[in-house]
Amino acid sequence: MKKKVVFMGTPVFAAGILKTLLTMPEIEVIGVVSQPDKKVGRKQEIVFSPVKELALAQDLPVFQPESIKTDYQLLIDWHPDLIITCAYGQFVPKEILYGFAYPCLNVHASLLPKYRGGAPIHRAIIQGEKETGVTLMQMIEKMDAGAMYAQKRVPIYPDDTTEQLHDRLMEAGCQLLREKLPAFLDHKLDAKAQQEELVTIARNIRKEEERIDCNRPKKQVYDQIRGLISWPVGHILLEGKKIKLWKAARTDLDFEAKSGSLIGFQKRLFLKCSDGCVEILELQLEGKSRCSSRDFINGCRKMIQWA
RNA sequence: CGCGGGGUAGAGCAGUCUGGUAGCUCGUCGGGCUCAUAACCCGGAGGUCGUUGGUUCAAAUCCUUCCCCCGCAA
Repeated sequence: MKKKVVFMGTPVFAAGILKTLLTMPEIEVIGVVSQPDKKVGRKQEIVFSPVKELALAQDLPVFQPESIKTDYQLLIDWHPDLIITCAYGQFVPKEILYGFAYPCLNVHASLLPKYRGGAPIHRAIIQGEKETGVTLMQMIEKMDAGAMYAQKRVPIYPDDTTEQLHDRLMEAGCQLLREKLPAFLDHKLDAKAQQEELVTIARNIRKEEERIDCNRPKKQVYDQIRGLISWPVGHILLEGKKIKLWKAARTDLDFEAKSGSLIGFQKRLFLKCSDGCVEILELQLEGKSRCSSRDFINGCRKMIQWA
């Protein structure tokens, strides 16, 4: 008999997980909970979360409480056998965490107990990690602190962006569910407590962290740049103007210049750091569209130093 | 009416304040130089200056209508 599942999630990552759940014969997704619709952009257009979009396409009922903390009766009335969550975005009350036949199952994009929190993928790259992964775990009241059922390791390549790693982690999360969910439903998965002394927190990226600090070594600068691609995108400040850095590359070339300056050399563009340079391939001046370094050199040559 | 920047040749920009010959860096095409080139030299093509109406002898430039793009804030 299929287990009845309510899925709670919001962003693209969660939608990927939901998509996999929909294909699994052991379960039936009977409802979806997602964050309320948001007004977004200059025109304040209403945007549905990726999870809601998918749910609507599948004709699944969608519940979007402003605050699940108090507004959860509808979910209980659905009478699920278990809840599966992934990047939902709100703290879930005890009544839901412990109210059903199974523990609340969560998919988290890190090798817990490292990188608990809202930005585990960004943080792993920015910290220069060579490996991360996904964890299947019990959701409890404390953020990402529940006991773990299973993990899958995923390598981080030297030039990975958050966008690329995100997609691989999402796929790994789906594989992990396909491999382990049946055993979980049969109560054959052991839960292993997280080692508290190894816990690190991956809090959301703050505004000021989007400014690239060029006074640091090029390795760290590069990690920060790629860790912010393709959202929220890092930037430098030049002549009082924000310049977003959309695509960069490692380089051994170096030039005499002040940290943070843009250097033009043979139709290529470089960002000076404390111990060398990072090559810039695509960038965007505030108020302008994103463009290649070639276009930037052609148009904005006054902002560039020549080597 | 949230704040701000912008729409000029295939690309990225300057020129607009102070109205008067369409400019820069690239690309492209042709030619030259070189062992060679993301190098250099010579030459050419390519633009209703986003759109509507107005002011003027004259509008990319001043006033006006609408459309579109982008940054910030949410």
